[in-house]
Amino acid sequence: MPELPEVQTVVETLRPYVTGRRIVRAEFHSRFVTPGDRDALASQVAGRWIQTVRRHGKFILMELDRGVLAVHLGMTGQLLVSGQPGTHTHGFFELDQGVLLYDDPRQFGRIEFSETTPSRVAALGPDALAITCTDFAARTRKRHSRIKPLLLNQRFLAGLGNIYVDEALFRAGIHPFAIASRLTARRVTSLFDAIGEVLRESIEAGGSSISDYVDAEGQRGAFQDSHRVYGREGEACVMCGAPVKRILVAQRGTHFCPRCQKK
DNA sequence: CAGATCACCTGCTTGC
DNA sequence: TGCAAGCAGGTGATCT
Repeated sequence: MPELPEVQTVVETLRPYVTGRRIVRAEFHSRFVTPGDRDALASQVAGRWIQTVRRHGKFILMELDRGVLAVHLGMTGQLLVSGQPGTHTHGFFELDQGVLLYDDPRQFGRIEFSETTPSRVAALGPDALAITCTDFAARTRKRHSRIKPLLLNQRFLAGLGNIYVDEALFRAGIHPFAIASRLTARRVTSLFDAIGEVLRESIEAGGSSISDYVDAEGQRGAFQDSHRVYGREGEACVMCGAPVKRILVAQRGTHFCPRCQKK
């Protein structure tokens, strides 16, 4: 589910409930979501205060009075500020006021505690909403790879996933197979603008809910109704009317308009 | 460095 | 109806 806009929406809805709260007790139940010693992890976070909640790329970072708790939602992870633990609840936090649940049917998400910045977060490229156009252009010029897999690469740029890459490339009129280093400066700028636009519009709509995604209060987003190519295979392109095509790029379903998007 | 393939999981949809 | 295959918003390891 979750790409930058969904994670940002979770962070924003989570903040008022957890900022300044103390973790009284924690439990972890999945050897996938929390690899390693789960009881040790529970002991490490118990008694700690949550000072701030922020985001880098798709990571939710809860800064504690000592250390940081990093949460990645994977494909189906949910952080919820209310509800009952169920079969897919793999993390449970009892706070001094309220609770925090981590649900994740597919268990591709991760919860990890670290004294400093977690290595997975340190390895990320600049956040897609924080990078400047100049920096984005400089990085893009250096890479001789297809633009779609490059934009999915979190070490290159952090935050985009399959939906927003397809949507940004459509808005910029760029084919997913276009070679990054060969894009004209003008097209790179237009791609930068398209990325910022689509991410901001989606955050404004509370993210995209295809099937699982909900924010920390359990509310679905609405941006799926504004997708122009993602999930619209065979439908008419909103710009030219040609049928939207779906192909595989880097093993990911890729939606684009063969008439509007050029290599 | 770039790309392909596979793997990690569950659950829903599709097609026979 | 039943069952297998295919698909899903993500990432990382390994091999060419």
